[in-house]
Amino acid sequence: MIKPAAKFYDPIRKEREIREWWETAKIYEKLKEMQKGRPKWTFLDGPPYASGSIHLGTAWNKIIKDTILRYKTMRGFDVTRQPGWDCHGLPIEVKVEEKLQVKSKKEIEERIGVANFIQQCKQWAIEHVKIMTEQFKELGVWMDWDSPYITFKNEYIESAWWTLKRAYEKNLLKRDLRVIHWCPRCETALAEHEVRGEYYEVSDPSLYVKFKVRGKQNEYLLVWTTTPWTLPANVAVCVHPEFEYARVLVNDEVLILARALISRVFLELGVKDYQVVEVVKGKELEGLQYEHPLINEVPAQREFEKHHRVICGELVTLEEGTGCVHIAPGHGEEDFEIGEKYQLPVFSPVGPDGKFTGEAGKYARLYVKAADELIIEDLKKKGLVAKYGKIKHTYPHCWRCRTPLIFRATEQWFLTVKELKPRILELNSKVKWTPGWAAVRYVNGVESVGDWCISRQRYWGIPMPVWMCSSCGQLLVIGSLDELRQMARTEISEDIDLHKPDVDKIELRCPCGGSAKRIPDVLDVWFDSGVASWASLEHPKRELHGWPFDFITEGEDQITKWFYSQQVLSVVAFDDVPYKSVLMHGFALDEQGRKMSKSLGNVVEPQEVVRRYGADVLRFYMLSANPVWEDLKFSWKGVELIYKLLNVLWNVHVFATTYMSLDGFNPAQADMEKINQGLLPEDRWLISRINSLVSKVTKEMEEYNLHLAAREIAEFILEDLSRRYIKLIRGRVWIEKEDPHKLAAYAALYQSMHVLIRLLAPFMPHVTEVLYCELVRAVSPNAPESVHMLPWPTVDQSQIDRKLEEGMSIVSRFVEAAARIRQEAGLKLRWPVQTIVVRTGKKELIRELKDLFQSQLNCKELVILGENDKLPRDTEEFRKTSTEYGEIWVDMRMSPELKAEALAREVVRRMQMMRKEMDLEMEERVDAIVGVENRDDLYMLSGQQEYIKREVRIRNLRLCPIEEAKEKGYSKEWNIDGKRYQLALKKIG
RNA sequence: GGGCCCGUAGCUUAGCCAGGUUAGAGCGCUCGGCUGAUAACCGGGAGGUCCUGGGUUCAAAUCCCAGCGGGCCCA
Repeated sequence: MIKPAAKFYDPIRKEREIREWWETAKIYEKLKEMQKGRPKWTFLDGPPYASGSIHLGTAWNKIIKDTILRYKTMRGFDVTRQPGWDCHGLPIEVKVEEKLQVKSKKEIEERIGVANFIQQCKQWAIEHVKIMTEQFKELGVWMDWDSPYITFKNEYIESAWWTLKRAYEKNLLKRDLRVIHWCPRCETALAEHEVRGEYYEVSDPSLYVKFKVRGKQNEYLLVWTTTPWTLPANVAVCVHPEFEYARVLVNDEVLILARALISRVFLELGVKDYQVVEVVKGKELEGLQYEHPLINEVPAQREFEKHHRVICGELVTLEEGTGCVHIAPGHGEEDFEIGEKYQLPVFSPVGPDGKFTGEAGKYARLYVKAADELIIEDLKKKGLVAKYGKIKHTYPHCWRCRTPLIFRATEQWFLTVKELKPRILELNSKVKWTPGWAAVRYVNGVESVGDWCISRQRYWGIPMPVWMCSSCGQLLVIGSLDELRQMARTEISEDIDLHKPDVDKIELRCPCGGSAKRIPDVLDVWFDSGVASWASLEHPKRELHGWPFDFITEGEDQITKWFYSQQVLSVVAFDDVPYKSVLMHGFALDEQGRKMSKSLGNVVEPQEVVRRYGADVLRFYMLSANPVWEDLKFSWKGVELIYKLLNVLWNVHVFATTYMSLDGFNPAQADMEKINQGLLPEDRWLISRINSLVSKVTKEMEEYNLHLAAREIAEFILEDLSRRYIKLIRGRVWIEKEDPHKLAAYAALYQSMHVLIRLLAPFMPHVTEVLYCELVRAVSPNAPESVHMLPWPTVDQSQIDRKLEEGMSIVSRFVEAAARIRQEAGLKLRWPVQTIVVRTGKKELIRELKDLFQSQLNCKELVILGENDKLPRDTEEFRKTSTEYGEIWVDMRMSPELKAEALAREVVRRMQMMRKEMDLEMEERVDAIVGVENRDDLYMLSGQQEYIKREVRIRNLRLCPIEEAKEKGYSKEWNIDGKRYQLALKKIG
């Protein structure tokens, strides 16, 4: 049986109860069981980094996923829901270093021990995966939390090894000397995608240095740099071959710089008097030799003296500097590239720790940034500094420890992506991107990308499965643990952990008879996540079922990160793409559209929202606020609005269950024939609306327009159900008898609610479960246990009546217009009026709605005219207004009969308030006295006694002058239109 | 510097792709009303350089170009 619902909904408590019930009753497990045998729909979870706690963006990400997965499940698919965790890499290493108070790699190796360090990292990851899992569960996210894929497991590592071996076999793995970003604190190389978005504003030196031209008395190349510490590694100066360069006489010196930059540079240098002596093309300067400004301090430079000259390159711009660019191939990407062209030496006298090596002469052992001042001093002493100041500019930083990065020339391992590019782009056409322009961004990203540096000189990562023979130099790339066992010189224990330092101890047998040692590097973590689509399936050990995946969705920053790394490695491993469709989502920003950051103090924790309003509200808010692919500007007001929506939904539920239980309505045993006969136009309208809603919501879900689907549902709840339908049937359900129309209203309401909770279930999984339990399970114990086991509702086209829907809109428009007239005239809606006339071109559409139209207008007579019909006579005292559907006239005259009815309504309304205050049961009867001050009013009310008794559920009613209304039960004096009334109610028995 | 997206009332936004009513809502403000599901709700009012400037057109929030501001990505 349906029971009256709790008066108020407590989302926090209820949601917890529901989640506990899901666990104890094993609802999720049962659902998975039910799915077996259905068509597969495979989803791959982008593994969040096991950083410790989820933020709003992570929450949004999982909410989007969960909603789509729930929807697809209801659509009848066997959906895969394995979550993933990205566990390797620097962020965790940095956290563990903090915990152990480690400052350098040396300390890890000597004081802590690599084995211990790795163990701590693993422990850290395990703990934080656990914490984050709980946080995701609190959002109502259903995934296989007990069997996630985790990047540090042996099986996962083996998949990565296998992939790297494929790259090697395809000749895509190269070892090369290159200049790359290097973190001097973490002492490791960084890939270009790790530097993306990590440019921050810093203050650096702005130094103008004079490079003395060899063989000239007083001629100098004017060079600008923000990194004086790279000057010891300078080997050339570059000019643009096509730009014009000027020899400018300043005091007794001749300076060479780009002609276009003269005024800007001299303003900076504070030079006012100068004379342009000569103008030449950059090309003509090529080969001009100079004296290295630090030749004495850095004796190693003597070896490169023949290179100390002007070279030409397109990299020179007129945006900044002097047009003469100092080139240090060991410390700049572009410098390195042009250095290759001119066969310049790659001089990089800087160690992994960011300190100068012995090759840097005088500066040896100094940290590079710390050497800046000393270098400038030395230059000043020689009179080579034209100007030294500071400049604010953006400079790349380490994405974990925020140390400014340096460029360093080192030997690293690369995947030669450049060669794969055409194929990557070609295969990308198989992927369906939502929105379409995300694909444009992807293609742009791939086109501009270089080779992928995959080696890292760290500890907590997948060890590169590359061994090198110390005798013949042969590389042995291992693709699995079994292979490793076969090749190893010694026995490998059963429970080996495929991390450093254990794998480093294993030596392999080279075919030459020699012994091979592993190269010490680990893999870039983006390699880890890049193999997720098959590593999560433990391929190649197991078969690839459901690959490529049907669907993935992640934030826009992943376009050149996870989407990119996956597609690259998938082309390497399978010459295919790993998924069929991608939905890109935006970023969670603050209300002003700024990034949430601790320093701005504008961070909103998802837990905070959940604690205040519940997970359903957070979910619905995030899904309805905007399209998934746009950035979400988080607004507390927006959240509160959804909380109100939830409240209205609950109130509808309270209304439904209250009356249905009063009348013992049982939808499972209802007489359908009787119900169909009792259906009124508004009932058919509601059923038409809910079917239209199913159709619209389904269409939007299929296109990932989650926001439009959510908004349609919200509008139905607020407009159609709460504002309109319940208002219309209120009178019907108040009737105290078996009434076919009442039954029909229950049936229509029940049917709509049943459909509504299914549409809403993917968005608000908790409250819909409560509604389902109290509304459906209460009467049909054999129905599926959980709302999430139900199929998605289907549209019954035969129940959609567009003309009826339009007719109702017209009626509403006119009712609103009438209310406007009444308000202007001071006629309360509670007071009936005699006649209302409506003239419209849509007469046909509202003909069958006349009864409900009239009752909403609260008039005795309703005249509906066609467009060309004439107005009846006697409408001089009517007031008129217009709507988009036609005009409406309201009779302003109040007859004594109407006044009596109006008065009766005023009395009834006050007595209803008193009933409420007395906390009476809804159907409970009372005795009542109405004491009236005014004789005329007393007379008028005497004709309304039956109406009053019916509406207030009165057994005995006594009307009398106010002085005779002796206190009886609950009594209260009222003022109605300036006259005193004494109203008294008394409980019976 | 380049690519992509966003910019509409104090706030959150619909409309823009396929140009054509008086730019439509909600929140907030304000005045009035309704209420035995409602902690709700309804009606009136105030509040808009549709980011700016050009262009196309009979007609531009909508299409095109340039710029400004914000976001993401790249350099």
